[in-house]
Amino acid sequence: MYIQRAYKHLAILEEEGRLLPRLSLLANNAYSGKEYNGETTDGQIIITRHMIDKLVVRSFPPCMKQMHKHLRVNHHLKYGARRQYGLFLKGIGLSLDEAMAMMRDEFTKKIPSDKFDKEYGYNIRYMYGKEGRRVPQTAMSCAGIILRNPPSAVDCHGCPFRHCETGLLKQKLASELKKDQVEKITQFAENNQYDKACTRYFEFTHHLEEGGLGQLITHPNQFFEESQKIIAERIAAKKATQGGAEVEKMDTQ
RNA sequence: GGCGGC
DNA sequence: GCCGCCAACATA
Ligand code: SF4
Repeated sequence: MYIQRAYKHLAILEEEGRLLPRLSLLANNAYSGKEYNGETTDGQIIITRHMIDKLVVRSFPPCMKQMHKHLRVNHHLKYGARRQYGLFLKGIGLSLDEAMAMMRDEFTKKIPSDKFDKEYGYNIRYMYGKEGRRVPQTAMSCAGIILRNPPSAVDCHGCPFRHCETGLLKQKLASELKKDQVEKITQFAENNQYDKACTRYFEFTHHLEEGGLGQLITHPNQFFEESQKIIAERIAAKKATQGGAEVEKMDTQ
């Protein structure tokens, strides 16, 4: 029964990791049809739009969680978010087709599909380098997100640590963190140390010690990559000890 | 969103 | 009203 328990935890963990399909099962030919212009690390697994909702929970930074939620709730994203979130998704490996489908599935709940591709199709293809100059766009860094194109009152893009009133920020963080953790983070935010605020957020949500990440978060995609790396490591550790007594004690959250 | 074309 | 084109930059 220890073993059974271990397998259950493992299953949950794997759902959060994107390395679900065995690498060995995906020969290089699995990538046919897709194009990688250097920014996508090799060896990574293809991400589909159906995996996003799971990945958001553990591996997306606050800014992206914000926009993803808005997308699911309002079935729409304003220009700024479409770009910031769209490029981030592209950065984590979501293909053009998947991104296009994901947005259409959602937007199309409020507008006719023909209006969708007339209104948003071009820009999405453009981000993937399929229009105009045909150069794939790269995601914005925290600095870029914080410095340029500030969100207006109705926008949902930007950086929560920088663009949310501390009241709202605390409220948002409260749903996934302890009170004292929320305080520490908002303290950094109020002190305009957004990178530290985000790094602490990462450490707390990944159950690391403060400073345990060993680096500052300066890019949303870095946040994602580091998160996936940790989850992968824990899956590996789990497999190595599964069946053993250690498994029971291990907190995989 | 901005710029541009009719 | 119809349409095209652009911006970015962590990173082992
Ligand atoms: S710090 Fe960078 S990653 Fe963290 S929320 Fe703000 S923008 Fe997103």
